[in-house]
Amino acid sequence: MNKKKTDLRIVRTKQSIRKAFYELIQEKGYEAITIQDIADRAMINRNTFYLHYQNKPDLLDTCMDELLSELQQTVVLCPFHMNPFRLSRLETVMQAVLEHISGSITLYYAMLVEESRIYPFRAKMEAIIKGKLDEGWNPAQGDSPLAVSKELLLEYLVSAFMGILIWWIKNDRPLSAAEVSSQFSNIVTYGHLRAAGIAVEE
Amino acid sequence: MNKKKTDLRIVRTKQSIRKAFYELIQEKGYEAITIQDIADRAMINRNTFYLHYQNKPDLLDTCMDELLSELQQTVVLCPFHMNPFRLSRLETVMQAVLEHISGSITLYYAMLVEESRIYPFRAKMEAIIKGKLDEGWNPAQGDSPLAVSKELLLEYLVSAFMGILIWWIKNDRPLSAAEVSSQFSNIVTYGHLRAAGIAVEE
DNA sequence: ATAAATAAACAACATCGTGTTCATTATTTA
DNA sequence: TAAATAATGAACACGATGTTGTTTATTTAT
Repeated sequence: MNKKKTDLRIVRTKQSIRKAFYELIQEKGYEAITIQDIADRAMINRNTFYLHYQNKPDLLDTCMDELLSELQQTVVLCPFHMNPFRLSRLETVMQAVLEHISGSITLYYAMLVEESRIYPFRAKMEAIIKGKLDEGWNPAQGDSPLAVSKELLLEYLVSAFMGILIWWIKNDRPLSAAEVSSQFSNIVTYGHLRAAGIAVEE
Repeated sequence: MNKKKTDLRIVRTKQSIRKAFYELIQEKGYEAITIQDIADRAMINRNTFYLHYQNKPDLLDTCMDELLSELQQTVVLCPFHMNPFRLSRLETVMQAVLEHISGSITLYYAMLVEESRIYPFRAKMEAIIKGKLDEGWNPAQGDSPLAVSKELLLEYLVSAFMGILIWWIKNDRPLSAAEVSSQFSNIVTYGHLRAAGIAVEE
């Protein structure tokens, strides 16, 4: 029952390090940041940095986890029971994600667009989305001539999902979250031809 | 009409640098490579490297362009006139790409999977695919209720395309190029529900 | 074949960022 | 108020980068 009393100094220092780091990522990109940059911005000694993080990648990992756990929360809260492959459900998730991202848009921009050297971030996001889409999966009943593997389909959906998302960020959100989500759903569900308004012969 | 006689030494040196670089990328990943590594492997003086390339990113750029111009060739040769959104055409392109990649699979693996810090590569590949898909585009006639923006649809297709492609590489090509391409086409064209064998109500 | 041109090698150097060590100072907790 | 410990500051070794000369080897042109 001993509440771990973390030294206030530690909390303060860690906070200012992360704050500085987030700012710098958005300003100059991850690669260009030096530990000294972070120390300067956080107004601490460079040495102090090493008291709390192993190195730059370590800090990045921690920050990514922090950021993504918020996204995870957002996604978890989405109503998405039963069959997740129905139109409205997919649409709901995408919309929730897009709106959440809007809250930290420049940071997500830096993480996903500008500096995609920050590879693990995209991968981790995909894992989150994938986990959601995987809920309540129902395999094809019987053998449809078109039946595809579950893995491939999941990958397909997640990739398209992330692609649209990044496109949306990159282009400064040209459509509303609702519009994007709706169009995405339409293509996914009805196929690209019908979605584009082209008649499709059976 | 003066054939530029490039000094043989230059050709030799450049070749061995690139060869060394390709090998090292596959062995330890781009980030971990030092100029000295390249010089050692290419059996040249470290200084000589700087006689031909500015720095590591410069070398990477050159090599990427080299590699991607081959891909470009492959894609250009694909029969893909008229409306590119018909099933078989899309399938054809994907299959051609997958087969081409198979020829340098470990290198593509390093470029796209292992070390996705090499961001521009994926982006450039996407641009190539996108360019191909963009050929002979016909916008929706009339206003279908589902009509989506061309840009969004292109982004959707390219993202799903690249996602499947990377998935395929990452998982050590679990299906044949033909099977993957066919399944991809089915999902794209008929929507994920019907492709997965789930009845879709209109 | 030989001389001029130039690529490559070799050594040296300044620069920068990293990560560590250690003694000292400041702050917090008990 | 004392003990614990976080933060500072200086110093250091290390490794990689990119540059500058000088010397050697190879190639091209005469």
